[in-house]
Amino acid sequence: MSAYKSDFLNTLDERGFIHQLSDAEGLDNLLMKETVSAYIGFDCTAASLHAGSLVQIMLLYWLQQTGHRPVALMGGGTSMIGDPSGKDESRNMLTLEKIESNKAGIRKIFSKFLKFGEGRRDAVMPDNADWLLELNYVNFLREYGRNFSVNQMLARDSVKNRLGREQHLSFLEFNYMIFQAYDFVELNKRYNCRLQLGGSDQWGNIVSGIDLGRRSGSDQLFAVTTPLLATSSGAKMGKTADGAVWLEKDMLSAYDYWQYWRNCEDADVGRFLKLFTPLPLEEIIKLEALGGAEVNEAKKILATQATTMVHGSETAAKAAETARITFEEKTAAAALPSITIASDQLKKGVGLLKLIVEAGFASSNGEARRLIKGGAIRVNDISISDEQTLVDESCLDGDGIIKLSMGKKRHVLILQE
RNA sequence: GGAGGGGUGUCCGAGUGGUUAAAGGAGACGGACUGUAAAUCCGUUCGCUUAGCGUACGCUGGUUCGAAUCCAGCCCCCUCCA
Repeated sequence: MSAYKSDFLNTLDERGFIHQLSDAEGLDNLLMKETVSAYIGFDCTAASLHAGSLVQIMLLYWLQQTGHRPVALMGGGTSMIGDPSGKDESRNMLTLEKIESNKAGIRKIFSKFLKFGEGRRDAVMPDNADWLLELNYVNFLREYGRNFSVNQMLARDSVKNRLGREQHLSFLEFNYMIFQAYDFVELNKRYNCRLQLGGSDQWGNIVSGIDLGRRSGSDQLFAVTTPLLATSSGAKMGKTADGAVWLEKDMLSAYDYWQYWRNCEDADVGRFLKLFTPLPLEEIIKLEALGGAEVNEAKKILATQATTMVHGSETAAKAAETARITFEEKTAAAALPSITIASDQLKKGVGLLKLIVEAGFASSNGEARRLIKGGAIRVNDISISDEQTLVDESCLDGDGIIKLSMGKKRHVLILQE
């Protein structure tokens, strides 16, 4: 019944990870025969990864789970050039220290999903700066340059589209595929890497690497790409109003992370359970079958499981409980985010506008005013329409807490200092 | 170096002397409806001490009662040619 022989490809296939793959049969055989090292390249321009990278992370997770070795390649070398596709924003060249600290942050995330170490199947995290930075242009051209066919490079979709629309394409960008191809070959040499995984937009670059490998005498290399992920209504994964859905709790609280998954669209639940949780397929199929309001149960499981992957089961359970108290009992859960106000200030009364800004609901008083006008703001669940309102001690409830809410979903507790 | 096109709010994009804090769209947020969903409808979307004030259409100066809009210089981006 299974399409493949190897656990890895079967898992990927069943869970909807596969978009394209090169030489499926050859790869399948290789995976059956030996422990395969496979890599994915990650940018290290930020101190953490966000939900947009989660598919790739899960790919490495399953790779290791099915008995192979993940190689998480840091794009330290390419980060130093900066992303050329970013419009007219100045390319902020990252300092070496910044890149190093970013790498440390990213490694922390990876270590939640992967086991690092020296063993045969233990993950490694090399940095392409190690070989890209010391490249000598002439030597590189002599050794590898002749293996690149400009004709083929021009035929790649990414290039063809740009040229076809008469858009500018800098030499720097043109070289990205060369670097990425070279990375693959280099990783093959250094780590015996045979497989590159990536998003479907990476297909061209990956295939370039396979070509270069063949021409320069590497082992046969393979490619697997994942479908480009969006929500059912077409939004990009991992982005919300407040920015990216970070996988680091200092950048996005576990509660908010849980909420992100809890609030996914109905149509996405099954797909997301398969992609982002390790739950067995049979269980997912059962959850998928839930209809109507019952999908909410599936969403809760998705949220808790996905949060567990990143923040651990205890933290995830706490986030789930906080959500339950807040939304199902509609009371103030102690674990909600909070701010503190000095008690003498509270005695005098604090302007509501200020509190709204302080709670992070608005970035300016003007925005806070608009929220009040729109009826979004509640203090202790009582809707407030007067922007001059002062919040003082009389608002404290029995536990000495004031609950400030914006909209139906966002709550912050105000505590007395 | 030459010729041409362009730089407007979070993004796309209209506006070519005054009723322009700047059409329209997207996105986002809020409200209604629901199930903490989607779709739909309504509202909001520079800041402030908000019947007002301040700042804002690449930068700097100028013309004018009045400039995103006209003029000069500069910077940047793109296309074609050398």
